[in-house]
Amino acid sequence: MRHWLLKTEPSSFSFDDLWKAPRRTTGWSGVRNYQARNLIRDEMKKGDRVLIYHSSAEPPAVVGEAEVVREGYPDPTQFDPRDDHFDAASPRERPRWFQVDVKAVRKLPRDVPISELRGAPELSKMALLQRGQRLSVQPVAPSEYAAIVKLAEQ
DNA sequence: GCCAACGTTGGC
DNA sequence: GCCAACGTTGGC
Repeated sequence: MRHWLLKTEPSSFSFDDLWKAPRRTTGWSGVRNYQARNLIRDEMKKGDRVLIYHSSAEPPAVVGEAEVVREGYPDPTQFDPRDDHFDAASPRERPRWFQVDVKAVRKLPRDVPISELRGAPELSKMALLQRGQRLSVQPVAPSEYAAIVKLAEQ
């Protein structure tokens, strides 16, 4: 089982939105970066654990846990001309963008803000904390995942 | 294939 | 709102 971090801007889709969704599950649509796409399409597996991170929030923070409940399949929003993530250049027979289904597991007992992540020595190698790192889908080491959950439980 | 211009991300 | 860093686009 692998571990991941998914970024979302809570002003457009928050962990609470995921929690309130039918079966607490949603298709993680709208990812339009090839590196992230490859992770979604090829690497994320059913049962993998996911940290949900609120970016462009005050403060930016890890706020919840989720799990992958369906592996990569074509993101339907790429074919919807009315959707913000419509991609006219993506052929239906060979879709460019993929999504997984993610199910909320629990809201963390306490949000862990990025300032606190930066202060934890065991997290110093986390992709999220590296300068210029913008990837919205990131692998997380099991030890990092555990350290963040521990911080949230303090 | 290079690379300048442009657009986006996202913390601060 | 600023702006550094990065990804994408498109002319050549």
